[in-house]
Amino acid sequence: MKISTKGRYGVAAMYDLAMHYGEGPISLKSIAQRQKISENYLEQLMSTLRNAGYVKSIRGAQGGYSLSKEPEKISVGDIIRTMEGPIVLVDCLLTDAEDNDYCERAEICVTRGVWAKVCDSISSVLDSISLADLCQEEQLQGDVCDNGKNLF
Amino acid sequence: MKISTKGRYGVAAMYDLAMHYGEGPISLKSIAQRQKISENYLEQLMSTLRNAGYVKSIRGAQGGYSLSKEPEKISVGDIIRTMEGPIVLVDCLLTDAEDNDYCERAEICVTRGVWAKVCDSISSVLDSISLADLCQEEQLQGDVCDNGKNLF
DNA sequence: AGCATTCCTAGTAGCATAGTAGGTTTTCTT
DNA sequence: AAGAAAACCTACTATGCTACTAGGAATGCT
Repeated sequence: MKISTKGRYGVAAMYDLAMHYGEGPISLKSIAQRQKISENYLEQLMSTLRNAGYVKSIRGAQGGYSLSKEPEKISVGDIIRTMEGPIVLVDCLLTDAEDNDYCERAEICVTRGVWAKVCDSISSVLDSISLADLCQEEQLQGDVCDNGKNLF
Repeated sequence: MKISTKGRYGVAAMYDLAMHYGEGPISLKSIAQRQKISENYLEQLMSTLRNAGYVKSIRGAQGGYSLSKEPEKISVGDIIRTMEGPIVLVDCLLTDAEDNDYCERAEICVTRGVWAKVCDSISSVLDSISLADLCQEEQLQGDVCDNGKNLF
């Protein structure tokens, strides 16, 4: 149960863009350098985020990426779902709750309830944190690292 | 971000044992059949659970496995941690919080706080559900499957 | 003795992750 | 117009993990 680099790098890149919100296009190269991510790899991730509508890009010299909404309106959950797909710990949660195909064995239903609760919990945490929150956290901590203890 | 079959099968098998708690040793074969898990594979998982002290085994004919504690005293979190390792969504959370090696970049600290919050949330849900809770849920739902909606 | 059962070790196919590589197109600057 | 800087796109690949399979050894009930 790990978050992949897609998710982590996606959040890092979006956070980087949020920190430079309103400053015009930010080049992928500079994001990659600040966040220490492979440029080529990050390119693929940005493409995913662009297709999902969270960033817009400008081509050509002096081009780059910028958020397509305010940092307040993009949550970490939005980004994770875009990069890693739906937050479902087990595939059977993807099916409709009305679909009783999975109920041949009552046991599965029982454990299914556990995974559903965990997924809800994860989602609510991730959805409650916006890019703006992350930027504010950064300002609060100044140059002393608190490992995010101040987050809310 | 998925739970592996190790975790799922582990919980399913432990739930199975909990449903037969007090009935003497339960054979791996019968667990595998009820839970529809490969016998050989489940064997490896049971070995992990045995080493962790959650089940005890009796060898030879009429042997099998049984819980080594009451169902009330084993949580789903215990099982998941045994089968999948510590619940940390990113590796940097494994290091001591006092260890400031990871703080060269404040950005990492910021996102680190997010992952820490999510991990805490997952842990508290998983730790709050015992095998006994799962058994009770099973009884409540009878032969109608509610997909775990009654869970607490 | 015979059989059921746990225990142990070694393999393996398939898949996802985390990239690398290299070329094409667009657009700004000079 | 030339050149450079950037996004865009596609294909390839190494590595590691997952989810098994296979088969034999040890143990202990009947």
